[in-house]
Amino acid sequence: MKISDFAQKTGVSADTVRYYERIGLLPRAGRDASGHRDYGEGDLVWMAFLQRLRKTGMSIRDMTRYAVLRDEGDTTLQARRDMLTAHRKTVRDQLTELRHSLTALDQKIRIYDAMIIQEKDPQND
Amino acid sequence: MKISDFAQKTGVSADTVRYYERIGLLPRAGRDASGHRDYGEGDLVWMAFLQRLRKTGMSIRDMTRYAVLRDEGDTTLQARRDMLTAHRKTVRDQLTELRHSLTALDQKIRIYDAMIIQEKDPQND
DNA sequence: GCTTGACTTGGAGCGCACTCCAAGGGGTAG
DNA sequence: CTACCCCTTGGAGTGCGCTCCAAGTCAAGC
Repeated sequence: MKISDFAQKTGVSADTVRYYERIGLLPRAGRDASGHRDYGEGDLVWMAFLQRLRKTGMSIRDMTRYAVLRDEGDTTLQARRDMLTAHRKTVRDQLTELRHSLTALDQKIRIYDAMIIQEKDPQND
Repeated sequence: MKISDFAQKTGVSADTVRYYERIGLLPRAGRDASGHRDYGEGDLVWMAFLQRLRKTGMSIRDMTRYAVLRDEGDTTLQARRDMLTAHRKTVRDQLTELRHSLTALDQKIRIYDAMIIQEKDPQND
């Protein structure tokens, strides 16, 4: 599939796809007869995984490290698993933090609702 | 309290505190006899709230809008509550997304564990 | 009186993650 | 043959959220 299709299917711009290739997140794509990039299903799977890492707050720099390990093959299985378990901890921490914040927000909105009925202003927040 | 104490208590740099004042997130701080900023408890509470908004992904731009509304007083209570309820939705969405990703990560790590025992490479991720 | 250190201001610089641009090429429709 | 559109490359530009810097002020300690 062409880069435009790949971009559309993964929800990013063609520029971003080329950018990801340039920095080593995506392997250099195969080319068709006229030199255009050609993507397959495997690329979609890999890209989906990359997007999962991004959305969960992994930096491009760390993703590149992971991609390099992947390129190196079987000998890096443990290193990759270690990266993922470390990352999973950050995701768990984000979840904890976010749940905390959600509770705080709920509370604050309740205060606002009460203030709106009372026509008063909350203090310092 | 001095800016250094305020910064230390809130876990940011003094530069960031001044930056937040410059862009209107923090109100212009009162000054002591020698022109140095002087912070009170109310500032700590407000700053803690700002940090909560930041950590939950609100942009500085939107936080500034909220801060402006707050400066305008009681007439903006509804507008502020509306901002917070809209933001709460984004937090809920983040939570959903993050839980999803955590499950996916767990799954992937299990696959890695199995591969490491088998000395095989997972495909495309 | 002099040094030290924390503060002040305005403005420049930085790292990140894209995003856009210019110049050129290839394949297809009319 | 020409127009059009999507592709290519290398490189420049952008917005965000800080972070750092230079030059100057002020109070306290020696």
